[in-house]
Amino acid sequence: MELVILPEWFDRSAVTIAPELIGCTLVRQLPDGQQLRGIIVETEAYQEGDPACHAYRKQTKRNQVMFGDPGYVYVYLIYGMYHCVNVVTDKAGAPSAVLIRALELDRDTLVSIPRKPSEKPVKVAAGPGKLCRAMQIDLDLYGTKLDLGQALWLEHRSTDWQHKLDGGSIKLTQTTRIGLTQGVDLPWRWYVTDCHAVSKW
DNA sequence: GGTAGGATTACG
DNA sequence: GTAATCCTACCT
Repeated sequence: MELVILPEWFDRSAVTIAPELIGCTLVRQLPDGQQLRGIIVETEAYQEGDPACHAYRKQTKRNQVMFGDPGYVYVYLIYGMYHCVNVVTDKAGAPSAVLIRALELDRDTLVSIPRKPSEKPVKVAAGPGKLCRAMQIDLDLYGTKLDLGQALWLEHRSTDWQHKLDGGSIKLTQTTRIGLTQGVDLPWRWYVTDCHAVSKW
């Protein structure tokens, strides 16, 4: 299998893809060529018929990328100060996305990220806002294609990680989503069980 | 044209 | 508990 995840892989429902993205690697390539890498440990799915989905009502300038082809980046500003990054899923006309909520940062990436001395390294990318700050993701990446050589792309699970999942030493937990006022009962959040890098419990 | 509130986080 | 901070949706 190709290492880099191709756009066609995202042409499925968000609820199918969200748990499959756990264990995959998010790669951020900066303009200077430096790469920041982290393994996804927490995701949430948002799709049609879901009142919490930003595309639930109608197409707007903000959510329009969700209405388009899969495999593109949906970034939005929340609470005026934080960014959240999503992967657009499913075919054009079926607006949906997977929110990436937490990463286990690659060791080299970790040392390259500026942070307060008091801040525990593992908490740097725990939470969608902090994750975007650590990976330097902002609205400039809105509508970017997820592909090798772009600002952002995804890579499949390593065989080692997959074996750990198959063998039961890594487990996934499925539960309800966080921070919502609508659609609170939909169990569309997944994370690595007992992972210390997951945002909230 | 005005405004309430949000897929968050940090700090008291 | 609540401030920070801004874009969007949803009024009028």
